[in-house]
Amino acid sequence: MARPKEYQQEQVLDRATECFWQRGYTATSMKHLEQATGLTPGSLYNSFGSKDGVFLACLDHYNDTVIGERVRHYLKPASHEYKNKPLQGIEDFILSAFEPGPIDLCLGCLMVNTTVELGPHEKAVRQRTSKAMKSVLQGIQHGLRQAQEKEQLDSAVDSRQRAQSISLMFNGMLVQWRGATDKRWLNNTMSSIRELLRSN
Amino acid sequence: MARPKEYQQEQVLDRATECFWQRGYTATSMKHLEQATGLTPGSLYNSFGSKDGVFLACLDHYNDTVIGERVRHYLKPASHEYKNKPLQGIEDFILSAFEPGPIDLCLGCLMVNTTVELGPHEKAVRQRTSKAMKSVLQGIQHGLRQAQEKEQLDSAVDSRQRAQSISLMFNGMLVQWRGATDKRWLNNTMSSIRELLRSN
DNA sequence: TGTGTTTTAGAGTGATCACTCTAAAATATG
DNA sequence: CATATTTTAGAGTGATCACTCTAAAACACA
Repeated sequence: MARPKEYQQEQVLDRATECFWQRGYTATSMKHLEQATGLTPGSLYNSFGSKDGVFLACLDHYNDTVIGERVRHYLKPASHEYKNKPLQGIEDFILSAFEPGPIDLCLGCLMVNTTVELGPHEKAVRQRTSKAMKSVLQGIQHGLRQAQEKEQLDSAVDSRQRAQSISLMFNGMLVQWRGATDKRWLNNTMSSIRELLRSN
Repeated sequence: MARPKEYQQEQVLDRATECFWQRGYTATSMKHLEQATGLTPGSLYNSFGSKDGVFLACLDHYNDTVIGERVRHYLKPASHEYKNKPLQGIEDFILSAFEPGPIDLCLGCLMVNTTVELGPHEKAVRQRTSKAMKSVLQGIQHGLRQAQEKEQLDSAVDSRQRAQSISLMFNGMLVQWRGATDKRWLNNTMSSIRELLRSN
């Protein structure tokens, strides 16, 4: 029928996402994306329509892979490793966001970064960022409820409220991390999280 | 001697700061700054040297006015209103960041926004953002210690650690606020802060 | 009023922005 | 092989980017 594509959508999205993750939406140019993905302008526009199109696809990709996988692995029941210690799951979920990535750079969270950079202006963006926030919040709440079922957490604790506190603190950590040069504070702040996980 | 300036540095900084606060560094163009301040390119470059120069001046201005004033008023001892209820001071300090400003827009905090947008790359920027974070953190810790002196807070509480938890949560709130369309969550999250302020 | 000094106005600079277009290249079909 | 269909390569588009420059304007002094 036709000439086949020379690239794999998955890889392209990975690389483009990394671009936006590092530099943010505005500071990322189409030239950056071309160089990172190895695609020519024609191919990029053929696939995604516009810079915004690439960006939205990256947000979805990030939601599906980075966030989705971490939520499933650390917070949701299918994960065997954490099935019997949901509180440890929450702790490791948070820690996993600060593990050194492929690049030696403080990337933080693409969704947090995007929320701050673009604010509430564009609806399509906001939908995706709030979807991400929601899935994290619900994942944490799910973990807390599991802990209550297993009597590892006082059942008097309002799991919804507590999840929000943890999630808020997590976002605060991601902000600090993004600007951090000294990484020693991580242990310090993690003990604050642990307090929230155990106390009533 | 010479022709006097037709503008006041203070006003110019106010307007320019508002620009960066709304749109962030990258998305703010010199044209935006010209229109907001009413200055011509020549005057802007004469005063600040470059876009970066304007930005750094705005960060300093923001530190001196917005943050400095709030810290002094709500958290530091000179403030009479809160002298005898430091915990209320902390609470109101946080609330004050979410009061509707001159524009009906979720601005969040310029320092948080900048930290997220620019990361740790530029030293001059990082110096200013971390100075701001530090002054807030120390202000909160100061409030907590005052509360302990007045026996309004259990003296067993590690004020440094607790201040960091609160500050972290505050930053998380600023992120959420920046992307929020629905403002109802504010009361909810404030009760999480209150928990952190009273509990041991 | 004349002179020296600084600020203003605003056109103009090359570079880069997101994006488009055309033609060659590459394959699945007949 | 011929044709239809799609993707590629990469030059080119006007708009906007940060920034510069020149000359007129506006004052403080003599």
